[in-house]
Order: sequence, then C-alpha cells, then structure tokens
Amino acid sequence: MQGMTTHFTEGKALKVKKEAGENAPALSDDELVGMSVRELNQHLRGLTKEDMVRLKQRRRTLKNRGYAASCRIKRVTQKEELERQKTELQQEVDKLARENASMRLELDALRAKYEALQCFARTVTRGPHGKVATTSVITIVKSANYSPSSAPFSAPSQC
Amino acid sequence: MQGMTTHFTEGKALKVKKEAGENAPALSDDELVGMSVRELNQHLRGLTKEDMVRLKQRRRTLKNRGYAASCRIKRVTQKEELERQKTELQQEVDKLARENASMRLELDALRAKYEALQCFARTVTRGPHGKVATTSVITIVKSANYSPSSAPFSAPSQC
DNA sequence: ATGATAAGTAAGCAC
DNA sequence: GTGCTTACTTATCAT
Repeated sequence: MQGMTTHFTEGKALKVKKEAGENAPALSDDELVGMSVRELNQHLRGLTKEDMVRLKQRRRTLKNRGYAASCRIKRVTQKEELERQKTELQQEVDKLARENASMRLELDALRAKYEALQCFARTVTRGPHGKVATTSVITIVKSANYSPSSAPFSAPSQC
Repeated sequence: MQGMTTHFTEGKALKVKKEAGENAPALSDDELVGMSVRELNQHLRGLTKEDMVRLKQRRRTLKNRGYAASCRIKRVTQKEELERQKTELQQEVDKLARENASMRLELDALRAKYEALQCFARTVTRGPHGKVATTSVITIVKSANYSPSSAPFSAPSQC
C-alpha cells in the first residue's frame, strides 16, 4: 500500500460527490499540509461532521509523513556527523603520533650529544690541569639523569 | 492499524469456516514464521487457492516484521559502535597529548642543561690552560644546534 | 494541536 | 523465495 497516495485517490473519489454541492476545490496534499489552522477551518465550512474528521485526519497523516521524513534525515545527518568527528580525531591521533616520534628522536639525539659533551668536560677537567670545578660538573650530570625518560638505550655511557 | 494482529484476527475468523472441514489447527505467528518451506507446503494442502495466497502473504508479512526489527537493532548497534570508537580515539588523543607535553618539558630541560654544560666547557677550555681541544667543542655545539626544535625560548644563551 | 519516535507494513532491490 | 532497506502509517509520548 503506498498509503497516502491511495488514500488521496479515495478522498478525491469521495469528494466528487461533494463537488455537486460546490464546496471542495480538491485540496492538494501540499496545500492541506501547509495550511494554517484558521485557513483549515474555512475549508471545513459546510462539510459533514464525518468529512471534517476525514480531512483533519488526512492533514494529520500528511504532517506525520513529514515528521517521519525529518526523523530519517536527522538520523542520517547524525550518523554522518559521528563519522566526520571520528575521521577528525583519527587525523589528530596521527598528527600527535608523528610529533611524538619526532620529539622522541630529537630527545635521544640531544641526550647523546649531552653525554658526549659531558665526556669531553670530564676529560678536560681531570688531566694535568687540576680539579677545577669538578663539583659543578657532577651537579649538572645528576640533574640531567633525573629525567624519567622511557628510552631504553639512553643508559649513561661510561667515559 | 496494528496490521498483522488485525489481519491475524481476520484470518482466524475466516479459518473458522475452514475448521468445519477439519483442516487448519490455527497456526500461531511464531509457528508460521519458523516453518520451513516444506513444512509450509504440508499446511497448504487442501486450502483454497485464495487461502494459500493469504497464508503465504501472512508468512511474508511476519518475516518482514522480523527483518524490520533486525534492521533497527543493527542501526542502533552501529551507532553505538561509532560512539565507542569516537570515545576510544578521544582517549588516545588525550594520552598522546599528555606524552607530548611531558616530552616537550623534558626536551626543554635537557636543552637548558646542555647549554649550561656547554658554557662550563667553554669556561674550562679557554682561560689560563691554553686552547686544549677547542675545535672539538665547537663541532659538538654546531651539531647540537641542528635540531629543528620549535621551542621559541631555546635561543642559545651567550656565555 | 504539534512534533518526534518506535514498531509494523508494503515496495523495491539484490542475491 | 529470502533478507535488507526505505518510505509510509499508526500508536504513543512529550510539549
């Protein structure tokens, strides 16, 4: 049953009888559904109690058809929105992961350089020149090792 | 119209006539819908052509009712799945962002320590001890500055 | 009354 | 024929 279309056809058939009384100009679905309540009441003049109920019911059904359509559209829209947000989040994850990896590299490189420099500093400070400022170097090294890095290959090189 | 229930009622009413011929034990919806085609054909024996069509149509309608229900469940399930994935991704974003921030801090701290040590090394290498290994220090410094860090406050301190 | 939604029905498509 | 999906109708709930 294509429902309303069928009903509408029946409606017109019934209205042919009424048109003998010159009352109903055969409202289209769009007209009926777009009508204000006041406009509707004017079209209701001179109709059988039964036909009034019938017309109001047809209007209600047409409205419901529209509501159902909105409902479906809303459902689809929300789903698309969810998928869009998902894509967006995925891109953000990728971006952060890349940043993360490159920072990790940078960090490891800097650690290596730091330790190289540290070795150099030790070389210079011990040796024939006496123990100039050795304490300072030790302090710096300790605070450098404080970092809670998870890198498994950053064990301080023994130099 | 509650549809099938109504139709079923009609069906029973019609079948009362048939029961005079002792043929139809009034199939329930569940029985009819769960029946195999072969079983169905057995129940079709001795029915009017019209009643055969009616029964098969009722079966089809019942099946459709089930399909519609599955369809709705699937729709809801998929939506929930999307939301779950969204939540999961959001958590991953948060985690990566936190890792990122802490690494950035660590990196900045290490840069500061590196430069402090660098200053110290310069202090030691120039001064009264002659120009021991100055070239080496310069080399290390240059490679350290290569890092493409975006930190705006890591400009090499002049010491 | 109006709008929204769940369940059911029929049409249409794909296999 | 079976299963799925869409549009529509109806019932129902909330405003």
